[in-house]
Amino acid sequence: MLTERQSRILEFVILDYVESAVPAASQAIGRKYQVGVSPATIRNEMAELEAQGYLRQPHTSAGRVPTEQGYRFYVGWLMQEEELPWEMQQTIRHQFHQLGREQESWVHLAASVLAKSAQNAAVVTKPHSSACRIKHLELVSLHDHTALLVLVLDQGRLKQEVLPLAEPCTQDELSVVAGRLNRMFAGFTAKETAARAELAQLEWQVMDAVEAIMRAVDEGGFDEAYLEGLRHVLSQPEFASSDRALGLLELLDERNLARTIPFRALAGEGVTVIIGADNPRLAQAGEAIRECSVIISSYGASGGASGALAVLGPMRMRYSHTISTVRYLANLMGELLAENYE
Amino acid sequence: MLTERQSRILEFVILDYVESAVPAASQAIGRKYQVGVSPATIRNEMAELEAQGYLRQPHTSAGRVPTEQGYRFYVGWLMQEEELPWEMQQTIRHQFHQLGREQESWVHLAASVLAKSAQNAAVVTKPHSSACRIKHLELVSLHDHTALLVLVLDQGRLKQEVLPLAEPCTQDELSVVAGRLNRMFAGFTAKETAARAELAQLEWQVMDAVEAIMRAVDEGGFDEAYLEGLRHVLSQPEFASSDRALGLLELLDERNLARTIPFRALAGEGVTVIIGADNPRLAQAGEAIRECSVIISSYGASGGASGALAVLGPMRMRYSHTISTVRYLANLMGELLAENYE
DNA sequence: ATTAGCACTCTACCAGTGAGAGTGCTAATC
DNA sequence: GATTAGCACTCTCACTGGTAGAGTGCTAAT
Repeated sequence: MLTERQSRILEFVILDYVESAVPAASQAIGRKYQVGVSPATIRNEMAELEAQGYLRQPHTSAGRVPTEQGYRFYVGWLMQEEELPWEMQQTIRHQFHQLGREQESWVHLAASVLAKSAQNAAVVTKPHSSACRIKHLELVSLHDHTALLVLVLDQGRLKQEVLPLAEPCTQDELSVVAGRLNRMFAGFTAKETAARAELAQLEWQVMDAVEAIMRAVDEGGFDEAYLEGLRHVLSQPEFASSDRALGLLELLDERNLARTIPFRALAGEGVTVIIGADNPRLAQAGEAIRECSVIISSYGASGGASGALAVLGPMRMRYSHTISTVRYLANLMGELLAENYE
Repeated sequence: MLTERQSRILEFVILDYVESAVPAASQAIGRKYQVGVSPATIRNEMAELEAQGYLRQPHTSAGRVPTEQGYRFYVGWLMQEEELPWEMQQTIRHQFHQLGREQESWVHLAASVLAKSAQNAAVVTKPHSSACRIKHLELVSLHDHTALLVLVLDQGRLKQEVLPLAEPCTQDELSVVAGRLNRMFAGFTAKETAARAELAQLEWQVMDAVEAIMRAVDEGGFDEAYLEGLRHVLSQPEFASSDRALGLLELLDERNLARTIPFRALAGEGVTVIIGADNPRLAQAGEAIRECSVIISSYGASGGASGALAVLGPMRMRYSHTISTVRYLANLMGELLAENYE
């Protein structure tokens, strides 16, 4: 157990180290914060904190650096979450309202805002509902033997695919087919489209494509994630040596993104903080990455569409500020989603 | 002017340096390639090449490194372009055909293939036609006061926007409106939609949105570019020091991408090679970036939609291989575009 | 329980050194 | 006149001590 004073000193060490990236020395802590005791006493307490695993020394005659356990205790017990300043909130809200209403652009903006505010890498996924439904489909003639299938799903998602046609078709013929299919299948999920006894050959082909697209959407969901602000992370002193930087880069490359950030592990509401080797995926990866933390939250309705927001940075990050930014953005995205797509 | 032998030696130096990233020494060149003269003679020729500006020495007692001028001469006169190996071509083609027919996925795949083959960063833009035309539009009711506008443009591009409605509308009413607008405006460019004398209020509102979207597409085109393979560039020894790496990262961050790669400077057909400070944009930027080259090509029909492919890497790159990969992919993308979107 | 004082340790930085790589020059050779 | 062997010269790189400074741990005094 930690005494009151030990907790305070731990907090000071973390605050100091997060800011300066240099091991915190007893004297500096004493001068900078109002501890009310001499450096020698602080040293004794630090030695105790080290014995209990909250701090460690990079080498014998250096200051102290927080351990994973230290950060966890801080985030769990010491840190007080600040709310995002009012003007900041307004600025962000304003940016979203100025934007068009395409989901894609929201996701981009969210990533950009998050990266800038947290000064770290941000990852945002598109919203994703577990079993999507057909809202509307449309067939557009491109030329004689080719049609464009446009599929509108719930939550305003849009998919397209080019269909080669066995027989030449006019736009009018295609419109008739689309109308018929709309009446039959509106509101259906991928599974439900399987029942299609009395369909003509062309209609059958269209529904095959529709089903394939919907299945892909249902399964893929989280794979489409946007990353921004890598440069912030890589400019941290933790990644000054280029092999570490490369390790991180590889982990975050397009394909690996969704595997690195454990979107699926999200437990419902609220913000989850994953510190260092907590992350099962990170633990397996190169050592360089173990020094990272991830702040992650889902957004959107639990019933309807939902996505995820995450910030990835070195373990030495401004947890309080980052957490409140993630929380605010998650709420905002949820609101926007509800407003615009019911 | 360069003698025959000097040209050969220049080529050897470049080949050696591109491969090893270490300044080329006279003895090593003599041993590795069949020059047929002694190291001393090679040294003399190298001194001459240096005097003429094709080579330089990092320091007095080091081997030679090609200058920008050296690379340019090589690319322009010495290099013989190899064709991409047959199996490679087939592998790539196969990957494209296995894919769905969404443009977006093509662009991603092209970037991925390019990055991997060139072992450098690849940038690919979506196809873009200078004045897009309305192919079809559709209105989908989301709920009472909200409709989703789906706009199909030529070349199979798809745009969406949520419209708030002044009056509640049913899907049927919206379909009527959409049908009317389709008959009136199909095939129109953004400019041509301005003539809309006898439209109802709702129709007017829809066309306002349509026009805005089309203008955005017409202007924005090249801004949507995908980047992949950054890690390859950053793992080159040129970027071992992390400040250089950061400089590059900043230049390639989402927003700057289109400004860094001079897509617009493309002169019609063929592959353009921009070496070092040739690039007006790069020349302005941090010095680290001046050591980069860009291989770039447009793809697609000159009349219809076209996009661009680019590879960015250190000046020390395998020009021959990279150029042929870019050329092949540009042709392939053009073919695919023509096949699927007329 | 706290603190002043001091010896101790470790890093970061600097200068110096020697080996090795590669050149430029000179004089000899083809 | 072009080529080449030989050699002195230069510069980097890696390693070695040596020193200053920061910060600790311990002991003894308060």
